[in-house]
Amino acid sequence: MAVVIRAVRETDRPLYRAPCGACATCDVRTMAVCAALADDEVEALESIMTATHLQANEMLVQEGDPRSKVFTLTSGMLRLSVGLPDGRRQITGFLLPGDYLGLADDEIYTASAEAVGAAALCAFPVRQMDALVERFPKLKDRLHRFTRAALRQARENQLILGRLAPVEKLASFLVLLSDRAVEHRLPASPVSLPMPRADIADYLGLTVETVSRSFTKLRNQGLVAMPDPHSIEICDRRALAAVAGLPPH
Amino acid sequence: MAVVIRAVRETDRPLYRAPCGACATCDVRTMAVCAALADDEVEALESIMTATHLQANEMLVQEGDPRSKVFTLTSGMLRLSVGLPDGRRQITGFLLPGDYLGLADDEIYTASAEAVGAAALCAFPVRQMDALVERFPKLKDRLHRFTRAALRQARENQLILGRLAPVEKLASFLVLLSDRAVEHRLPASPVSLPMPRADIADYLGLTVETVSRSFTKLRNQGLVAMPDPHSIEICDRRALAAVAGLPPH
DNA sequence: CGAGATGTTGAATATAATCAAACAACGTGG
DNA sequence: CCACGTTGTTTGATTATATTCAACATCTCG
Repeated sequence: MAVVIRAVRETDRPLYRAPCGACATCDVRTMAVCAALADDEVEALESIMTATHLQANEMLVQEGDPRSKVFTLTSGMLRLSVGLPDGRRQITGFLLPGDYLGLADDEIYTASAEAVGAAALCAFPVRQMDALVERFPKLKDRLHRFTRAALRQARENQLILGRLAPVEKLASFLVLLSDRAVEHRLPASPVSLPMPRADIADYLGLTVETVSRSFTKLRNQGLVAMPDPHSIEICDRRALAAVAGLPPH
Repeated sequence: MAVVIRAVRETDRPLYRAPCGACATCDVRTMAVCAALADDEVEALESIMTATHLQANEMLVQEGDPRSKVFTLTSGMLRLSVGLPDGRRQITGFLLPGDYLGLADDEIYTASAEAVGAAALCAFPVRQMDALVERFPKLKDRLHRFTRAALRQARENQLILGRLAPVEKLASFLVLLSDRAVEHRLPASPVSLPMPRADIADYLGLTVETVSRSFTKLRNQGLVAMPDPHSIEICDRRALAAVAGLPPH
């Protein structure tokens, strides 16, 4: 009988545990904000966390809505975007597993977030998260560090949007994604592009046609190969970085 | 005699006091990061502070240099910029009195900062500043708040750079400067443009010629008047905001 | 298998960059 | 004080290039 009781408890817990198991065994445990906490401290985070799943193109938060929750993405990809009244859209960034959603905002979300494909994340009510942040200074420091990194990235993006030609923009995007893949212990090539061309266009300030033509140019120059539109092999990473106008790194 | 001694002390102090007098009487006391501290607490900040002055176009920090100091601008204007190897430049923002320089960076400066005209600022060694930030949690919180605001601004800039037409870019720039002037208790119009056209171009991702032509268009549409190139009267703020593709606010 | 969504390519058009020149403002030195 | 060169701004003509409009190809999925 005791065994049965234990089993019930086990099956109840998944409602409030991380998508890939408890935080302790989570894929992004070492890179997300929760890495600031020791294993016994994450339990506090876990206790206010709700695991959430999104379908492709499902909207998670909408620009202008009150900021009621913050999130850590555990799998999949999110696009962050801001829009104009006439429908024009700028994607300000793509979130990968381990990234935090809610760094920039105070009272209301200033950007929308949608899932590119299926995605999973941990949701935290802001009030309870704020309390935890006060309780664990390391957590606050790590959030601040993430915010600074996001600010540097946003400024880098200003350079890309304001001063790079279309092929240069695309090259810099591919190098960025490749570098991020490496941070996630994935191969630098081929790089996976789960988002449609329209998203890349709205991220780089171009039209879909120009994005497509820029891919073709990079392919014709032998810098990349495209087994399919959503998978890009980087043939010459150094030359690609040079096209992007970036130091070889 | 006592009078003479007091006079000597008075003339010695300026070496280590804020440009406009002690912190307690500083112009930006209420808006800069130091507003987080009570009057008796700012003394700690004052004690590690060095007043600095810059001439027009003098470089304060250079992209890539080790981040040894952080600053609060007390008068004048700074331009923040990032550059490409071939000389192309993107200005990521203009700093006004009360703004903090050093929000985004960790070990090294990721952007250069130069004075637009003559400028004055408070300089703080990072090591000592870090210690004060730990000592005064309110100071850390205010810095974090500033960083979040800078991130929101940088994302707004991505929209402007990626999706607005030249006249729209310029209109949004003028509205931004006007709003910031109001925050500084200055009139919303005329707005002062101390920077050259080349800076505006590098901020908006345009050429100087296109900036100039866009000014002419706004003038011909009766939205602004230009008594001289560095002073812009906003004739129809609502229409200007509409051109910028922004909500009327 | 067909229909819609997504991606690529082609031709045209619009538009910002480039090249060039005129003009104004300013400080310097004769 | 004025001529002069310098710098910054504006305007004009031309060119390069990304967008637009259009067609076609490819892929997905009922």
